[in-house]
Formats: sequence, C-alpha cells, structure tokens
Amino acid sequence: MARPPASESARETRKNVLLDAAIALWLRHPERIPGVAEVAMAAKVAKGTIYLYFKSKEDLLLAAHERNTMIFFAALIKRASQPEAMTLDDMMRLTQRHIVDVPTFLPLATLVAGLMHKGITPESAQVFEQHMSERLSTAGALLCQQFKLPDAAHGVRLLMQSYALILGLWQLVGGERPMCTNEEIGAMLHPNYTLGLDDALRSLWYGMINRER
Amino acid sequence: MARPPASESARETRKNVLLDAAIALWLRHPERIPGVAEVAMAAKVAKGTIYLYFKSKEDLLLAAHERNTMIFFAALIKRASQPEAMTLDDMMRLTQRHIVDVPTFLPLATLVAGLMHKGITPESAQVFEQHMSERLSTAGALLCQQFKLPDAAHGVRLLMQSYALILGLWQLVGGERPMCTNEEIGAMLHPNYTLGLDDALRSLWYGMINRER
Amino acid sequence: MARPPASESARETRKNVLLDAAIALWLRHPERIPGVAEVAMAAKVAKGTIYLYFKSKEDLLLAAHERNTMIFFAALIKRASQPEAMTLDDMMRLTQRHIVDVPTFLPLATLVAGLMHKGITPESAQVFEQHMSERLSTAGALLCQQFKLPDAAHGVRLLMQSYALILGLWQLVGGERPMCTNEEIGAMLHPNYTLGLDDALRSLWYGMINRER
Amino acid sequence: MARPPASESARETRKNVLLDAAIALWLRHPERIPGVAEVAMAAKVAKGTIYLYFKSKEDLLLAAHERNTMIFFAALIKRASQPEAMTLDDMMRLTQRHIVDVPTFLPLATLVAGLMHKGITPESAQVFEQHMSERLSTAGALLCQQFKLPDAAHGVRLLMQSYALILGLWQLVGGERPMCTNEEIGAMLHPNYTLGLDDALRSLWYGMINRER
DNA sequence: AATGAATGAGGTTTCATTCAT
DNA sequence: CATGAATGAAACCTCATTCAT
Repeated sequence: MARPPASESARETRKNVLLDAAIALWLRHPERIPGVAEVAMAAKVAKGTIYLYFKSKEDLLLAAHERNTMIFFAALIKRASQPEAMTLDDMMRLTQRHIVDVPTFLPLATLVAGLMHKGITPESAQVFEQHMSERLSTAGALLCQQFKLPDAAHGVRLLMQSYALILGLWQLVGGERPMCTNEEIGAMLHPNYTLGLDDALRSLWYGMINRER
Repeated sequence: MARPPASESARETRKNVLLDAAIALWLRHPERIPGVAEVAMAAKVAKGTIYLYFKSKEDLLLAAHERNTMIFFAALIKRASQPEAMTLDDMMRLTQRHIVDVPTFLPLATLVAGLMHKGITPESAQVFEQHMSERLSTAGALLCQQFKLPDAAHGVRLLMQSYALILGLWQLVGGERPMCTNEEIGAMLHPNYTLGLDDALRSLWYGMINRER
Repeated sequence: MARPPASESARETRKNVLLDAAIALWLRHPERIPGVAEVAMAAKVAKGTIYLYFKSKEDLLLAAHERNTMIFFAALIKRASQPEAMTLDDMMRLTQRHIVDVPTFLPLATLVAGLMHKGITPESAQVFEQHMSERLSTAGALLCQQFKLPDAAHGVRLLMQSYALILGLWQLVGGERPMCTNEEIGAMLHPNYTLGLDDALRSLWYGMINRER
Repeated sequence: MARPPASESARETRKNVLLDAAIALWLRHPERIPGVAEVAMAAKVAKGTIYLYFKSKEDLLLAAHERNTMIFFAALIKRASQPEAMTLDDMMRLTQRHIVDVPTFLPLATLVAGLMHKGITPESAQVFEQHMSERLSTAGALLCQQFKLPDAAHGVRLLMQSYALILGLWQLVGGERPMCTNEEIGAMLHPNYTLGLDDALRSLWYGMINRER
C-alpha cells in the first residue's frame, strides 16, 4: 500500500525488503525454495511487484546471494584497510561471522551455483561477476599487503581458494541436510564443519604463504 | 511369489542404462537438466519404468553422481594400494582424469548439492553417505600410509578438503557457465581452472603435510 | 479418473468432450471467454490434460469453431448430394438450423477471426484452412450443379460470400451484445437479424445467378 | 472550480493523438495488439493519462474504429450529396479508398467485433451505435435517392449488407493472417480479396436493385 | 491534469509422479 | 514388469487498471 518515491535509493530499499522476505521465508521453511507468490505475500506486496524489481525468481535468489557476498567483502575490506596487521585468526573470525554464521549464506551459494544455468539472464550473471571481480581485486590487493604476498594476484587467488574451500566443504559435510532443522544433528555437525574448515583453511594459508613456487 | 532372484544384476544393468541415457542427454544439451520424459525416451523405455528403478528424478541424479564418485574412488584406491610410493603428481593426475575431465562430474556434483534438499529421501541420502564414508575411510587410510600422515583421520580430511577445493573452485570459476558450450570461453577458462586448481591443491597439501599442529 | 485406451477415435471422443465443456461453459456465462482452468473443471479433467489435446486455449477455440463449421458443411453436402433439386429456401433452412440457431456459432466465428493472430500456431491455422478448403470445394461443386452455375468456382464463391454476409451482418447487428442475454433486446433483434439476413442472401443469390458477367 | 471550458476541443485533439499512437503502433507490429503501456509511451504520456481519455483499452480501440468509420461515412455522404449521379463504381472507389486501403480498418473492425463483449461499457457501445445509426440513416437516404431505391430503409439495408460483405469476406480470406506482413502472400491475397469483394458487391447490388420483392 | 509504481487476477505452461491396463 | 495417458500442483509472467502523489 506504500507509495514510495521513485528514487534510486528507495528502489534499493524496496529490493532489500523483498530479499529480506525471501530469506526469512526460506529460513522458516528450509526444505523448499520459496515461490514468488509466497515471497510477495511475505513482503506484503503483489506478485507482479516482484517482477518490477527482479527479472525472475532466480534473479532474486542471485541478488540475495550477491547481497550476502557483498556484506562479507565490505567487512573484509574494511578490516584489511585498517593499519593494524591482520592475522589468520582475523580472517577466520570474519569468515565465521559473515559466512558460516549467516544461515542462508552457504545454502544460497550452493543453490545459486546449481541453478545458475536456469533462469538467469546472461546480463544478470555478468553484472554479478563484475561486482564479484571488483571486490575480489580490491580485497585481494589489501590481503597481499597484509600478508606480504608476492603480488596482488596471490591475494585474489588466496581469497578464491579459501572461499572454494568454505563452500565445497560445506556442501560435502552439511549441505545435504536441509539447513540443519534437526537440532541434534545440526549441533553435532556444525562444530565438525567449523573445526574442519578451520583446519583446512589453516593448511591452505600455510601452504600458500610458505611453500616456494 | 518370490521376487525374481536372478534379476539383481539385470537390475543394475538396467539402472546403468538409464544413467547413461541421462548423462548422454545432459551432455547433448548442457543448458538444461534433462526431464524424466526425455531420459525415458533416450533409454527407450516408458516414463513410468524409470520409477521402477529410481525413487525420484533426484534419486536418479544422485545415483549418477554416486557412480562418478565411485569410479574415482576405485581408481584412487587401486593406485594407492600399489606398493610404489605415490606423489602429489599422481593425485593430480587421478583428479584430472576422473573428475575434471569427466564433463558431467562437477556440474552433477553441484546440482546434487543444490537439489539434495528437494526430492531425495533420507534413506537414499543415507545410503549415499554410507558408500561415501566407506570409500573415504579406505582411501584415507591408504593415503595416510602413502604420504606418511600422522593418522588415518588426516588422510580422510585431506581427501575431503581436496575435493571441497576442486568442487568449490569449479563453482566459482566455471560452474556458472553452462558446462562451457562456448568453445572460446571454455578454452580460456578450463586451463585457468586447471591451473588454479593445481596451485590450490599444492598449497593445501603442502600445508597439510608440513605445518605442525 | 477414466483411463481410456490410446486409440485415435478415443482421442477424438475426448477432444469432443473438452469442446463440449468449453461450449457449455460459454453458453452459461456468455459474457466471458472461459479460461482453461474452468474448461478443465467443467470437463472433469485436470488443467494439464487439456494441453495434451490442444496446443493452447486459442487452439481449443479454433477447434470448436471448426467443429461447428464442419457440421454445417456436412449437412450442406449431404443435402446437396441428394438428387432432388435444391432451392434457395433449402439453403436458408440449412443456414438457419446449423449456423444462426447454433448459439455459439457466430460468436465463436467472430472471436476466432479476432483472436486468430494471438495464440494460434501457423500449423493449426493451416490445418484449419486446409479442412475449410476441402469442404468448400466439395460443397461448391455440388452447389454449382444444383443451381446451374457456370462453373465450380462460382459455387465456391457463392458459398464464401454467403457466409461472409451471415457473419458480417451478425457482427453488425447482434454481435455487440453478449449473445443476447437481455431477453427484450434479444427478442427484438433476432428476428431483425434473421429477416435482414434473409433479405441480404436473397439479393446476393439473385444477383449471383442472374447478372451477366 | 469550473471545469476547464476551452478544453473540450483540446480534449478531442489529445484523444486523436492517442488514437494515432495506437494505430501507428499496431501498424508497426501488426502481429500483436498494442498494450496500454506501449501506446502511452508512443504518445509520450503516462499510462494513467490514457484513462483520463478512455474508459478502457477496448474503449480506445472502439474509438479508433469509430474514427475510421466516421471518415468513411463523411466521404460517402459528401459524394452522395453532390448532384452528379453516383454509379456503383463510385461506391467501389469509396470502399476501396476508405476501407480496404486503410490498413487498420478491417483488422480493427474484426477485433472490435470480437472483443466488444469484454471491456466495453454499455454506455460506450450505445454512443457508438448512436453515431453509426445517424450516419447510416443519412447516407442511406442519400443512396436511396442516388440509386432510385424504393425507400430509405433500402438504402440503409444496402449499406449494412455491403459493409457486412466487406467485413465478412475479409475475415474469411485475409483476416487470419496478421495484416499481411508477408509481402508475397499479401500481394497475392489482396488482389484476390479486392476482386472477390468486387464480384460480391456487384452481385449484391444487382440483386438488391433488380429483384422484385 | 498528469504521473507511473503498484496491483493482482488471469493466463499459459511444465513436469515429476501415479496407476489402470 | 512395462506402459504412457492423466494428473494437478507449482511455477512464471503479463498487463489492464487504480490511486497516492
């Protein structure tokens, strides 16, 4: 019923409301991807309104994923821009807080990876990749300084490989279960995943920084 | 009233025919997941017949993924059982041949990860995990010997982490494109992926083997 | 719930059931074109079933129109095949009974003419025209004999022009009202249409037969 | 608070701009009825503005049709008011120029006939019919004089029947194709239609004038 | 008077799954 | 065992119309 002005920022706000609704819905029923109708209802807008903001359902999911990702990058870049030297533990904390502990992050990333080939227009995919590249470069360069890597490319690679590890490990260990609705299993699994991830990342970073090439 | 006794192997044969058909179809049209009707037609059976062999479409995809995985494990276990000491390059070769070079392996793995929460019965999921665990333990133990790791758990972890890296990196770099139909891009990308993967795995293994814990 | 055999005739029967349902529905609510969902419900089949028999809603409407038309042609051809000489009054009676008195004939013809360009595949349109041409030729040739026209082409033309008159006049006079739900107006109009049509057809036929060319 | 007094003619002007836009759009893409949004864009007004001038989309189409029709009538009445005796060829020329050669006339007439029962308010329909009746009477009376028909009713009837023939024949022969975008077919068809129409009208008029009643 | 974002009913279509034969 | 017509839920998307600004 709201009739917001047409400004660009209002548009972004509205988009975020829709993404929030979609995410909330998915968290409430993790066993199924919410349909457009449900998202609309949850956001208290009409079904058609969604299509004013997203080209398709998959586009919306991609946007949600992008938002998650961008939040992580923002935090990473912010920390890496500070003068105090970063440690591996800082990275772990950032990862934990903005990826592992965000309940929709990894499921959504997995879904997007799996469904990307369905309802995503090449344009949307390209925009997404563009944004990713930008942040990846920025963050990679900063990491390179922080960890004294030979060059910026190493920073980017380290970042990508870390993310790959985080995502792949999650799919291996936890992804098969529907976002751990079952408390018992979830409780058992999550530490495992976190511990395993910690171990893996430490190995990767150690190798990345120390092995000669 | 006894169920046909000799049919068990025939049943497996038939299952494989269906999986072959599904895979072949997907390779022919990588941009879309083949529908049950198409698979049935390609395998020259009726739609309903598929449901005599698989509980659902997702179950079929999971079976295809499992078959891919088991082939890899068989090769790995076979190699690791030989007395000649393995090198990291041996691992790379196995990975390349049985994972990276199998065109449906990683897309299928991605899809299965993304759709696992949809039409898979808990039983099927459990069976799959059971099989995986067995091979993982076996292979992990062998790797432990080959690479002189502290204990079998390290072998298992190394294996999982490597696979996670392979899968995650593929999703990051190549998975968004529909199995690289575009020759030009594919040609450009694949080496990148392979190279990047090589770099990543070497770092991981180096760190895993050398860092103290 | 019925599970008929796959025979061609059964298919035709089923098609007719669907057409009947659509027609009946339209007669019950002449102010709106029935939706596919309603037709399905009325025919007690599932929505998807309709698409096993018709490519689209428009295709269904076209089929209904074709059925109407074919019934008229069948009657005309049957009568014109009999040895007794036909009179103009015979034509009028046939027209009245199989076109004017069939409540959906002219509305449907009008609708089809107006919507033909929307959801009809070229193939369907071509099939329809093919069928029309065949009957038109047959009936035209017979009329040519019956009314001693110079050649068969005159018979075809006479038929087309008569039909054009019937349809055009109906659109002018009665088509704008939703199939005459209003009794008062309908009662007033229908005789008008019939009378006017009678007059028009007599003029057309008189001119067609008598004027020299 | 008085409504703008000078605006009545401005209102008509604006209406015509909208009709022009709609017609132009339809001519550019004959395969689809232009949507309100497109019309608005083409006329450089906002979507909502259209509804300040027309009650509905169908209302707009009806208005366009009415404009076409009124232009034809004006020409007919003008010619029939001149003292020189009219011939059938004069009628043919008028028909050709103001109906057949106006590319949107017959498609629009067909569409209006087919959709009349949808979004037209009874008021609009009545106004349209009122205007039609007036011109029909006027023109009919003039034709009656020109062609020495028994009475004015015959003139009206002749006019209606002729129009019915024109419209019906067009729907039969050319209406199913989307306004003949295909040059080849169009070229083939149009002469056919014109010739067939010529033949039909001559028969109708011959019978109308000569047969005794 | 003009705007255009929002509406939401309406439509088409797909497709995994069932079940009578 | 095999079949494939039927199912029917679910999805997506369009677009004429409204109404707060």
